[in-house]
Amino acid sequence: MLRFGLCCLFKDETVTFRTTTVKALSTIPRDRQLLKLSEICLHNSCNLQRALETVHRLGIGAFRIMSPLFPRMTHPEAGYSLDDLPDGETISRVLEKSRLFALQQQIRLSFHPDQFVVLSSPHAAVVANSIQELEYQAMLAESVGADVINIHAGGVYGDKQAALQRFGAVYQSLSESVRLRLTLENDDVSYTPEDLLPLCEDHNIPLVYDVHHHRCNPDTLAVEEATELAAATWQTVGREQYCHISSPKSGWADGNPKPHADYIDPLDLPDCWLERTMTVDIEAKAKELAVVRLMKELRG
DNA sequence: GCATGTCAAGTTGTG
DNA sequence: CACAACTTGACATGC
Repeated sequence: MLRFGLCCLFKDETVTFRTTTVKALSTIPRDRQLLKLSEICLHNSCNLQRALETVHRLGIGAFRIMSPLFPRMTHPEAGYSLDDLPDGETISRVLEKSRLFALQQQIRLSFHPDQFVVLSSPHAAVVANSIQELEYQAMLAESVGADVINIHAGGVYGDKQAALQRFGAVYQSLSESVRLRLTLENDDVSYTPEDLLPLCEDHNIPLVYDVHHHRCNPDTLAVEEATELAAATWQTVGREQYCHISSPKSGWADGNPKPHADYIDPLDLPDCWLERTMTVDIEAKAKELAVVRLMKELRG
């Protein structure tokens, strides 16, 4: 069975997530900062719970949680821990409620740290910040029961193999909480499935296969082959395969196919996926409307 | 009220 | 060399 996933946000539903900036925080004293952050984190925790209830109602089987659920938590100046927040205990209870709900309703949860998390960087400070961010997301993942923290391999710096080597070395140094969840995804600029598979196999890192990125940044593998080889990296660790799909905003014919369309063209969904058991995140601008429409089209 | 510029972080590719 | 694209809104500011 295919299980479809929604990424982070809703279009028509009333679920919202708040944030704040370091700049805004820097104008108020620490106690008011923590009060403000507490309100935002509580709001976001409650809306995570509402998000899970909503995807369950819509028949959606997976949800990607936005990285800044607790905004600026790892920032060197503005950073904080839940213990620092007036509503810290309430927030923890809400997260636990969400964990149980997701478990009960079998909603698979994931995280996707953004482009600033780069384990292959030659700059020690960049790697250190990336690790800190991964530790933060692993802490969150643990409290809500998310099994995937998915990242890209990062930059090339003129030598792909050297960069992948650095990635491997840093990977070995990560905490178990991060390593149990970390996955690698092929991107649309630098690293193809073929580039990543050896690294994945060496370290037992599951490969999240993004077929849209593969079509924008191809290698010698056909979609069917890449799907199979990626599936094997999940079988090794005894977990359900994870894939991503999107459709190009302005078609495949001309211009740049990378920007995402509002909805998924069912023709872009590989035929060889249909009979498989896996999670497929829908990366489409119309958010839950796109997931619901695709599921309806496949049934009809 | 509403419009608009801004927001922690990295890397690549384009103009 | 500067800047947009990744992905994307929500916030803060200013009219």
